[in-house]
Amino acid sequence: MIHITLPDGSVKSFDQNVTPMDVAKSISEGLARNVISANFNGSTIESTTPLTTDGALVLYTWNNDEGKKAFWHSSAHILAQALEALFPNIKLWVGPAIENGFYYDVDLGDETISEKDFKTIEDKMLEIARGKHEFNMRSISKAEAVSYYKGKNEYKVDLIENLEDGTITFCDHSTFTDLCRGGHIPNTGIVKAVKILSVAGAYWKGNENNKQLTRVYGISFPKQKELTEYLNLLEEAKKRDHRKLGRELELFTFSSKVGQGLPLWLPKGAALRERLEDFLKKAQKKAGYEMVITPHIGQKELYVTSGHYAKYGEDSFQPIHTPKADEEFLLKPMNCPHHCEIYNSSQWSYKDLPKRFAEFGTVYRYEQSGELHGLTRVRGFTQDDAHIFCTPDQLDKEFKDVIDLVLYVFGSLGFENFSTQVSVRDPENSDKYIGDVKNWEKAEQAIINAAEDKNLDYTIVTGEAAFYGPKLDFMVKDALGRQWQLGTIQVDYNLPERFDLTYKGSDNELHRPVMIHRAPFGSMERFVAILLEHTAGNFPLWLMPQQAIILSISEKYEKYAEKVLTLLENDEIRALVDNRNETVGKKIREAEMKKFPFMIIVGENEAQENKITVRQHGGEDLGMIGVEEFSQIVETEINKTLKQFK
RNA sequence: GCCGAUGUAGCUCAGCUGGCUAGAGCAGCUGAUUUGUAAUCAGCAGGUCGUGGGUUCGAGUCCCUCCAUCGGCUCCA
Repeated sequence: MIHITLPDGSVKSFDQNVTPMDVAKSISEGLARNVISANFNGSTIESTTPLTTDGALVLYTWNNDEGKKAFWHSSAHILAQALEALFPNIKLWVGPAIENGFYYDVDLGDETISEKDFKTIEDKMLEIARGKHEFNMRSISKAEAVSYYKGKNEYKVDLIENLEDGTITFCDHSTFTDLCRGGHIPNTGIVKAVKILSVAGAYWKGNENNKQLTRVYGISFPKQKELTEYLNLLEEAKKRDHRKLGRELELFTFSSKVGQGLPLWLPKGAALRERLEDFLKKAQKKAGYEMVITPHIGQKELYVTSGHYAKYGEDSFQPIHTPKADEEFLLKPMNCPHHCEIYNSSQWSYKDLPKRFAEFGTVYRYEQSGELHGLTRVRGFTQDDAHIFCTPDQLDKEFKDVIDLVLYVFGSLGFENFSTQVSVRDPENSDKYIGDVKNWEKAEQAIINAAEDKNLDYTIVTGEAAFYGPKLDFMVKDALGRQWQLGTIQVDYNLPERFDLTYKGSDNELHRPVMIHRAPFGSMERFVAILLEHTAGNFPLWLMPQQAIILSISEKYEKYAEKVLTLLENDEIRALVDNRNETVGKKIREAEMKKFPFMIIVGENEAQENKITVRQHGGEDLGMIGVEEFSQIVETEINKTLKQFK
């Protein structure tokens, strides 16, 4: 007899070699039908793996992330089998589950897969699935595993050679065998719907010097209906694409004549951006920042000093030449070196610190053409940058204050679903970073302490640090679930060293300040893009370029409409009049599509009673009310999201 | 930069296996209509089919180059 502890704390006794599936059956038949895989004492196992000792068992179904993972990972096996059948010379690499679906990386030799082949692949996968083939794991020695793939698949051989003998398992289903760690569905039959989503190139082991393999992306579901729903969701997400909304709402555009990745802000977009800047400037003023302004170029020497040139020079920095042969300038890719020189323009005592220099600084970076993406990844953008120069003692408090500022910014814009990540260096890749190890350790610890203190739910990501220091990033997802870094706070001991920044301590000796780089928005471009996708263009009322539109029933009421407009303007409500010779229905339709938060209808009734009729975006009717009452409603609505900082 | 795909009017899209002056809806303009909560009616105008080259009697359609865009990879100060 063995004792199995279930997640609810109950303990059940079973004969030895009971399987998770048997345990599920002992609970209910319904559960047994839905069990996908399981976890025993912390490691993922199959639903058919016999249990030999006492332990804690968790059963996974489609409703758990782990269950989905097993489902999609198993689907990747089916995909691989289908691909093998369709492309006999194929070599498989790996096929994991991802957040939405799965992929398999394969080497197709001379052949290619394109969208035309998707249907054939899907049909083949479904044919395999219908065979209800069981997944069976078996242990295999390293030597046997190598000899299985030797001469046929150098990728798998490489993978096996890095594994420890005794831990290697193969997974079989139907006629297909794959090297695999486990975590599968009981049989292929529960996969009822599959969709191949895309093909892409992916470098072997993620290294661009390696051969590029073909990555086939797909998704699968236990029910056809769920696939349909997922595809609808993707369609809906496309409607929130900031590139589409940006055009529709006339916020920004691109021109191939100006160049790739160089956004042009239209009047409405510029107004929106200005509002965001004013909002942050106000909060920063309260937080003790001072605005500075620096030029868009700097001498090459500046970036040699900062270390940026050595790190990125050849690839991304194209020098600007002047009539003087030996003179070279660079477009600034960041503001920090300029701000260091501002710090250096005077002498500081510990009593003067911290100094907080802020600038909406426009920078230019030559991103690879394939990396550009709407407003989220561009070649010219404006950072809401600031650099804080402080004593080592002040670092902790300054860092936490910046976290407060970022949280204030996110709160005012309705970002609730963000995650935070502490990006630290990868100790095994130390040539990627500058500065000494002790300072890195200090800086990393300072960030983790601050994140802990502020109760941030953070994850630590190795190897994601900036080359000059670790950072705390605020990540937000776009409409399609892709993660983007918005706010960032970085600790830097290196630039103060390189620019020989000093302050006079209470001991009358010179000391080195610590520097914090920070940008709550990250960049105006990316922030507006993600904000668009989150709100679908329905920004918080305080941010809306136009808060209300006055729709006259007919041109006869133009005078009254103008009068209402004046009253609203007196109450600092941004509004405009639509007095065209069109039907009210049409005016409302257009105002809805342009996302006006309030539509104010004025006609004979309103003019007589000196009131307005208000319709909210989405259709809610607020009835006929006075202008003062409307102003109150607007103010209340604004105060819901826009609070004072501190 | 690499892999795959796309590019027809301001926008969304038709245009089958190459065959007369390239179509539609919306937007725009003109006129009529003076309108009460998501499209009033009629008319007009608008395109060297992303660019350059090639194949052909003939190219929006087939092939190649380049450009831009989209989905990934790599990168991301």
